[in-house]
Amino acid sequence: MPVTLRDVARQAKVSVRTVSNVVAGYTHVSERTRRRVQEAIAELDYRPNPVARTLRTGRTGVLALVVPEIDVPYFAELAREVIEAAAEVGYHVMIDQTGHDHERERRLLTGADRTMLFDGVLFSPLVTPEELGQMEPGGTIPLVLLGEHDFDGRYDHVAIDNVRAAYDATAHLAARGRRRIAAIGTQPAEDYSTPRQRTVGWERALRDAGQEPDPALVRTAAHYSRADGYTAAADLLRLPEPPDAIFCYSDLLAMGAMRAVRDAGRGVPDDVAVIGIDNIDEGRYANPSLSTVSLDTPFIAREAIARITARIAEPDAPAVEVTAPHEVVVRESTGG
Amino acid sequence: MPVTLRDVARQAKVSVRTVSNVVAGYTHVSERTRRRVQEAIAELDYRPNPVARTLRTGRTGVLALVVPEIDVPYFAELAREVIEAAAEVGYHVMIDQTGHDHERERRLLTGADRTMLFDGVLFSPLVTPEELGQMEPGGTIPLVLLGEHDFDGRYDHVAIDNVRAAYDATAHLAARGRRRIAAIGTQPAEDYSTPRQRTVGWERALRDAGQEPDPALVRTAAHYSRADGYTAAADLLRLPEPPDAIFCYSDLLAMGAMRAVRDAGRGVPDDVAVIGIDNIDEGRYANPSLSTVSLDTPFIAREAIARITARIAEPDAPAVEVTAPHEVVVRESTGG
DNA sequence: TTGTATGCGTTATCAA
DNA sequence: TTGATAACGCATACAA
Repeated sequence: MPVTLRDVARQAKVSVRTVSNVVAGYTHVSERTRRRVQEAIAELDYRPNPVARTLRTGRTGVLALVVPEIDVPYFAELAREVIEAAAEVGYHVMIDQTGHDHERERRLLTGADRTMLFDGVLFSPLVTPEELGQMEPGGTIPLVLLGEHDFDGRYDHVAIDNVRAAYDATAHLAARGRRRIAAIGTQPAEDYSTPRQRTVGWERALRDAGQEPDPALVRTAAHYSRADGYTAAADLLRLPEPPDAIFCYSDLLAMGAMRAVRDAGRGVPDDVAVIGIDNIDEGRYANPSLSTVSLDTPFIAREAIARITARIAEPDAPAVEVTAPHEVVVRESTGG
Repeated sequence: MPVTLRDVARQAKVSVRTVSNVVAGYTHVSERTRRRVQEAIAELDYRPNPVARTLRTGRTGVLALVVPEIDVPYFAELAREVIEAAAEVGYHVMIDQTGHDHERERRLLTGADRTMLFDGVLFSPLVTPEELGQMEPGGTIPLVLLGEHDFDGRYDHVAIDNVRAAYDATAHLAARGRRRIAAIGTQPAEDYSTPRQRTVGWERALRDAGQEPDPALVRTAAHYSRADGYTAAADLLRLPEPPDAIFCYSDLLAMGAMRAVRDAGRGVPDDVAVIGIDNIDEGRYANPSLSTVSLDTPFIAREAIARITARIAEPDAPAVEVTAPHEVVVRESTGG
């Protein structure tokens, strides 16, 4: 038996219209009326029904954050920041996991599932921008992309300079005198753009350092997990000429890789240097501590919320792209 | 201009009632009518508006998962499982972080913020059950508690046997011959029950092993973070008679503690054995790998969803308490 | 089996 | 400044 506007109106002997005005903080209400209404609200413990409000206004106050897996530390840390930043501007956040499922990603994006359930979507995609472009994101729900870069400018976009980040990580290894620098994190299928860009950065840095990228030193990783990093690194170490350094496309891969190096009876960084990307807290406390490229998650979260609120306010404004800063964080795993 | 039931009805030349029946999968619809309606739906790309449906039915299809911090690996892993289990029964999950803020915890629980926004709440509380009892959880929103144990039976409850888990961890250290077993994870204020219970388990295990719990070997940790574990362990190691083993109330604390041991120039497990609770993936790959108590997150998630759906279906059924199984996982940090 | 009409609780339009 | 009332889109009681 919820208390409604009507109940409050009856109690305060005014119309629902007036109560609504008071609740909304509307200015044109006489002081006396306002007080009477507020007393009635308090007395009845009235709480506005957000669902009814949404039906009427078309706004839910909820944003969706779509990530592959919430328990990947990078995404968890990002989610935390996003939820906090959203709360500051009055939004709640619903988290959806795509779980590496293209079809699910498509459904979430087109909103086939949940029309009108959220006011905007923050989308950290696995698929290529091209594929995304074919998806015809649902109707016109405000959308901000996170993490991808080489996009055609149709959507708002908080980007990471993946090529540059990978370049910097690899260059750091080369500067430390490493000569056989492996890469872990390409994808089995060539349809993800983040790993492709990171591979480009790796290649460029090597060439700029006068080294030729060796395809035998590249390993795929389907899920950017510790387990995949372990497997890939273990494989690399069985080579006749094993690498003396490994650039991992994520810190999680790097954690697995470091473990594999130890299990192979070699040392990090003496035998094999390791560096990742993401700067997750785990790496700071690892043994040895993990060198990495820090991606400024707070910036990404803040900017994502700024973009989506702007987009919601002005659906037809031109798309904006911002790039999050990054920096190499040197720790023990590269002899730091 | 969204497509509504009425539009579909007009297109299919039937009433809205019939369209609604078809959408709901209602059986008493003639095959011919159904086909006509379905064609109209496809043609117009009709999508039911969940908000309107909610206003009408009073159900949102959304559950809230309330945790202290989503980027604590244990909660992230739990969230992942909860989201998946919820999806299987048609629920979406909204995550709220209380961030160690009692007031915020209270507000979320009483639903002062968001009446009617979700059908149920899965609540992993920091506060004591007693305090929770005084909170008068909002109206009668279905509520399932996660992780607490010594409750008065008013709420559904997926419990962890904290005393037993702590006992088992400590007993394992004692069985390995450790004689000065420290504990990290008590709280500055005595108002959280999980740490209190774990302290009880630690004490009991020591006494059963013929050792006297030494208060000088107990350290508080405000946030169960790596940083707090580090600080506490570093402090313990400066004692004139430092511990030869540390039981941490969470794996995250343990990760910090292990780092502190190394930074103090000592070794894990030779000088100091370390064990945690949670069995987060991070511990498996750590160096040394972390012994821990595994809490069966999938069980907790599955059971939480089962409890909340049952509660939603039958609000007045007696409260149910189930206890999640746990087991000690022995790895390198306690001598393998 | 299907159509008509009402109401969920709110905001917004139009008058007064 | 405030009141009466029509939507928002759906589900369902009641009729047919």
